[in-house]
Amino acid sequence: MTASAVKSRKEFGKTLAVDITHRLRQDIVACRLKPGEPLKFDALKLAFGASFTTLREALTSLTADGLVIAEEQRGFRVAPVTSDDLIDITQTRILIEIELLSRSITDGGDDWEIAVMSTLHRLGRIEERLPGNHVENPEWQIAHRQFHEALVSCGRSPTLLGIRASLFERAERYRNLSAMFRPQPRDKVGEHRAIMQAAIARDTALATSLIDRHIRSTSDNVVKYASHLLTES
Amino acid sequence: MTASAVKSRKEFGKTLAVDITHRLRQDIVACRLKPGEPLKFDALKLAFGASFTTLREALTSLTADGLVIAEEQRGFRVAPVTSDDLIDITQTRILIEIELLSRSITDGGDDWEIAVMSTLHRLGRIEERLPGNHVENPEWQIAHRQFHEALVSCGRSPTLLGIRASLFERAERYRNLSAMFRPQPRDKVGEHRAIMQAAIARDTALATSLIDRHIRSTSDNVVKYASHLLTES
DNA sequence: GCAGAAGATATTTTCGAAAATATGTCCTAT
DNA sequence: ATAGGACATATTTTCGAAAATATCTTCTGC
Repeated sequence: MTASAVKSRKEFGKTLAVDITHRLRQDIVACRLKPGEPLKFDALKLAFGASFTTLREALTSLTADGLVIAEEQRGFRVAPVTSDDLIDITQTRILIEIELLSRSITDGGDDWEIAVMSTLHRLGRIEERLPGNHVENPEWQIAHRQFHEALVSCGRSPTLLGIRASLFERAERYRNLSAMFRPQPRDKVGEHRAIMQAAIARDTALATSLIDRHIRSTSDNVVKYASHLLTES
Repeated sequence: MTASAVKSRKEFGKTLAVDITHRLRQDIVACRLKPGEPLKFDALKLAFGASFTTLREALTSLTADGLVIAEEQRGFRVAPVTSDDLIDITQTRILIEIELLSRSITDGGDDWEIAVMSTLHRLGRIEERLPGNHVENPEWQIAHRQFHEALVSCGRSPTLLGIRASLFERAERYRNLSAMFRPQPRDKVGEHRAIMQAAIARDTALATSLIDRHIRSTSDNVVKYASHLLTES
């Protein structure tokens, strides 16, 4: 149990339970809490400084996100990472991301174009500043997430956007897993710019095909460099 | 607060919290707990015979399903029903249901065909037995859900199937809302049979187009007969 | 009469202890 | 030696009280 130490209380939400949910989520996505690891209450209490009940509520939330598995009467554990799960997430993401990107290309106005361009610009600046493997850097991760969020932000459906966000997080955990073992980062800069250009040019067919390849190749990379960490199949 | 009374403990799950989650879910979907209604702990304690903590865990679960809204520091309430939400759910369902049905038509074998036919047959028998408005009948609802589940059961993606199930429930709440005011049930029998036949005939284009219309017309029916209950817009 | 503070009440949120359940250990009978 | 049972330990799950926060009521000063 090498969770994030007890930090300043209530960083994220108004209630402690929401706060701890976020911190636990980050620890799981960053793989500080390892896939499959049992989440015992005694240890969590020590690490997060909260009571059984509050921790239970946080774990229940994360179960809904697919990051934690609850086994009734036998406690909780971090969701394992498997090939099947990675394939499932990847295919589902492609379906939903394409739908939302198409809608955004149709409906997005000036503000959308500006958001897409500026988030990509920020991402580029961060990549210049950080040499080598920036994928593990939290600043890069936030900027990366914000770029992809901007792309689909005019998808209009709160439900679909919520699902997308949840899947993005689950995928990010796999990315973090492979980042530990990847020798050199591939040219994501170019990929991102191409997607941006196709989107701004309102070329739906090209943009969606690029997003498809982008998501797929990210997943392939995980299989390539972290397959030894995936249990089952 | 006219929730289901204190029933036999642990009907659904091993733990009390899971059990209460299911019972609360049913009460919300059936509109025994009204949209927008505040869910106060004192009242819930009385109705379900559980403690603060256990109820809190149940409500947290349902928040993830979109059936309950949590307002930090100000408690929980049943998710309101709105036009925008209905449209959102409907469009998202169409996207996902079409994808899963297509996959099932491609991948489904003998077992799938048998499941589709037999669940439809059961649904028909129930409709014969129950004259008039059977939509509110729990037996019909279960059979109806099982038919639609059978149709998409070979979609292969646990994630997508989980999302689908959650959306189906949210939609069912709207159906129950309009059922209270609908004079006569429309010919769902014929619609369901047509979908079944197209699916078994492996006619993906026809089957998906029928499902699209089926979901859309269900939603239109809600707007037609229950629009006065939808807040906003 | 009314805005705003101050106090009283209602409600949610959090805690640690107690109950329920699972897991591990040791002993016995075959 | 080993399967099975009984006891002991570890862990989860549930509870009701206490703390924290919000909401309502009353009072004061203008």
